[in-house]
Amino acid sequence: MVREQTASMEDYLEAIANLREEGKAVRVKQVSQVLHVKMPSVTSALKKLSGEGLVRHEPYGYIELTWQGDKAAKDVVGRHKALSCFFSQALDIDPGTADEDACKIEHVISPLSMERLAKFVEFIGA
Amino acid sequence: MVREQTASMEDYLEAIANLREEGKAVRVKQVSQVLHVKMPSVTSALKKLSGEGLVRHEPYGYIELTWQGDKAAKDVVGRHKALSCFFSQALDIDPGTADEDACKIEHVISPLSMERLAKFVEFIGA
DNA sequence: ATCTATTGTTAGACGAGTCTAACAATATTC
DNA sequence: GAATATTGTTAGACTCGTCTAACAATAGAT
Repeated sequence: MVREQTASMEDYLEAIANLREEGKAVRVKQVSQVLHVKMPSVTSALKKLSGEGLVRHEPYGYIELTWQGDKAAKDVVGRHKALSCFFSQALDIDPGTADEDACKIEHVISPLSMERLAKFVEFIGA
Repeated sequence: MVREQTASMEDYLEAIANLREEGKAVRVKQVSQVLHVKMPSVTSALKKLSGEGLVRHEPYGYIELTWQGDKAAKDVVGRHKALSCFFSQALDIDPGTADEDACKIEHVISPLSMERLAKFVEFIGA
């Protein structure tokens, strides 16, 4: 059961997944830097995501995604990558802007359009 | 161009412009129906937009866009149309979903990506 | 081992945008 | 033209996500 998340919460999940992927320590501070928010915002988000069973976080400890959280995060990351690819490759947008657009649009695009766009990217990318 | 309005306020401007375009009476009630919000939300938004010189609205009267408001609204509507076209024509998405996606993405896409996408639509549409 | 710097948490304020409830103005009907 | 229905406004509560300020825990340095 993939619970629907707000744009902000998806951003937190994505940031945690990315930090983990890059082998960096996943801590409140790192997340706050990645998302350009203050640490209390992260603590607050973690509390919410913990309560929903998406994140594991002992106070003052490392941050981990649960199986559910990981699933949700992978979904967001997948959308992000496809969108980023679309903008940079199909529309020849610079990587920075492509990433910014992906970051915004990943939270609002419909599953159907996302799927079609991903196929489109795959098509032109191959 | 700097996006100076929030997504919500852009929605109000767009709704007003569209109602006007369709020759319908532009009143609080109509706007509330189009945007699926309650009337007090519209009143509140109008107060804000009036204060910024984008809208003219006498209490209990019709709603009009100022020159500035019209300019801003046309910009949003233009984005919406291009995006909607892209989804329906380029990705073969049904009109309803294409419209929904356009409605969301129009508020967050970068000017650069918007421009490229519009050109793309123009290219495949012509 | 203590002292300091860093990191993390709690508490509470704030802005944006929504809502409900109550009230006021306008329109409609008889 | 009075009664009623509709539309619009005001006031105030609520959610969400952010922030600052103050405090607490942990890590690092000496």
